[in-house]
Amino acid sequence: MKATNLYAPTLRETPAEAELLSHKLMLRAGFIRKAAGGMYTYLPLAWRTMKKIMQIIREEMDAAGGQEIMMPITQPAEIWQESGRWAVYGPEMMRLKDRHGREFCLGPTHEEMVTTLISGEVRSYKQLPLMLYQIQNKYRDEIRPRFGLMRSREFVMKDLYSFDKDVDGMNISYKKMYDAYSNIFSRCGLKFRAVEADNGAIGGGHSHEFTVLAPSGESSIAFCENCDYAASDEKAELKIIFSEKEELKPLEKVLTPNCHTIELVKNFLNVPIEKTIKAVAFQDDDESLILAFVRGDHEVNEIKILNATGALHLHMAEESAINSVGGCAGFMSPIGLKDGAKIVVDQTVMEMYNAVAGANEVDTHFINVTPKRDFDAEKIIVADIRMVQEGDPCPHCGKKLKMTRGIEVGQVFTLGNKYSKSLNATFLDESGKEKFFEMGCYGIGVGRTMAAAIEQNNDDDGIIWNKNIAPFEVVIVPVNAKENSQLDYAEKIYSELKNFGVDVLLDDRKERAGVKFKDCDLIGYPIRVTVSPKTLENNSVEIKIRRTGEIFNFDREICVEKILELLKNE
RNA sequence: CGGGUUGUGGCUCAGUUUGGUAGAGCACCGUGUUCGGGACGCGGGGGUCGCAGGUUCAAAUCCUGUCAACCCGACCA
Repeated sequence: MKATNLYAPTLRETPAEAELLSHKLMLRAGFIRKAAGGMYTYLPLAWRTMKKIMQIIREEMDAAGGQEIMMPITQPAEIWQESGRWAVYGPEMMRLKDRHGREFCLGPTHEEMVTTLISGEVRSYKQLPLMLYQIQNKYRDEIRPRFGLMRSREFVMKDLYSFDKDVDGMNISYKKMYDAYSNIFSRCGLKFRAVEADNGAIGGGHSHEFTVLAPSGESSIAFCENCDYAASDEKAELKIIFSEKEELKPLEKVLTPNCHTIELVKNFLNVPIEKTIKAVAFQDDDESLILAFVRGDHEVNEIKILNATGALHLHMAEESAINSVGGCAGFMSPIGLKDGAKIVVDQTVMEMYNAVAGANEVDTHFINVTPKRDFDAEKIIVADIRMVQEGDPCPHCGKKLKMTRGIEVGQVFTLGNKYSKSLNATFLDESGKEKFFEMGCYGIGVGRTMAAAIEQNNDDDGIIWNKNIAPFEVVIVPVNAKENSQLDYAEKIYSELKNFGVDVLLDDRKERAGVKFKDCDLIGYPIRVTVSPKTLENNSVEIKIRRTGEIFNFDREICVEKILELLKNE
């Protein structure tokens, strides 16, 4: 392709709307433009990269046994009502009505669609396993779209659904997808980790998130350098921390005026933070009260609370709800509360001795609290409900965990029969018995993968693409395209490279050299070939590697061969 | 939805405090010089100052309302 025929409006200055580096670079390099909050147009450069990512995904999905289909974006309400998610999904689902007043939604995901599709048509275990996938737009009316393509309301996603006759089969499909995902992100040139993840509201068995490592990432992961354990911060399991045993002292009430935070209590009573118990009050969707207790220096993990209590969504509790069970915000403990709240205590708290906790009265705390003695075991749920912290012991090998940030670009789930059951999708097994399909679902955010690649590979001058997903692998720049001799020389190299199947751009714009060089660096083509009066004179070309800045000069005769060779390493 | 910030040519922003004929740089068009790291000169086009009301002789500027975007929290590929 020739640059005079390429719509790539680069910007000298960064539009004020962008905060995240990848977002800024995509705007500046002429990859995307915003249409509305969380809605973007992919310009030719972005779309070329996305098509390459999608092609890699297709190849790996097909190799794993997937078959591509295309389902409607617009989905009837009925199937969502049948699965029960029409009510559950909430305002995040884009809903609309047709002219007859019938209700539809723009698909945020397609479990209902695909399950309904095969339900009744796939009747025999002999037709299984089956893996169907599609790559298309998804709609989620995010509360707050931000970071460009990282969190948008309309986004391109690959979603594959697996159907198996039993759990063993499902686990095999899961493993195939896990491996395919590893291949995909490796081929995209990304540094990533597959981390154990929580299944969230979707339910089911196990799950991994594929997380591209980047400090700007929104998700936090814990990993072990000693063994291969890695998990999202929400999922990371934690063992009990046993405090040193002490002689039990009698429970005692003390005044702690205005000490409504752990920090204030700790300083006022002059005790180490590890000897304090922190309370956090939540309410579920049905407004039922959930009180969580963790050690003062620990953070509450809301996902673990959901799992421990069976709650659906948590929000911070109203003070009135806290008061209704005899609690007092800022001074809470399980001791002496009225019935009416679910009380969840972190397992580590149960191993504390002579600690400080609220007394459920204003400006008052208990000292010498020993949960095993003082908490009513009948009324509390003891569980692992704390958030992992750097330095916590690895649940597999016990060595210290490290934390890092990342961008979640894909997730694999087993669903079990959650959807086949709710949508009544069955088949006959070997013994002629009717069974529900064992399902899995597997998503990849295509735009987010592109954004993550930029987030991970850039410098002060712009983007640095891996050749497998670069909009073009090679750019040829005649420094002065007004000189026909340079342009002719460049065109010859251009067609030779094209004949070798190289995805090459000829920057034939009649711009000054500096402008073109800046654009090349900004857009981030892996290899730049420069043609100038000097190279013409020597019958050579100059090659610059974007990632390293290395410059090579090759004779004209061997330059194509050399470019092919260099390209292999990018 | 709560908290914060901002809306002025395509982009970045000044002007708003103290009302008085709408500005700069970049980009764009023409032209000449220049030509390997975002050139320079000359000439030019382009803005109902987010929108709607109000106050005033007069509103980008003051008041009321409203919309949108961005940032911080709960969601997720």
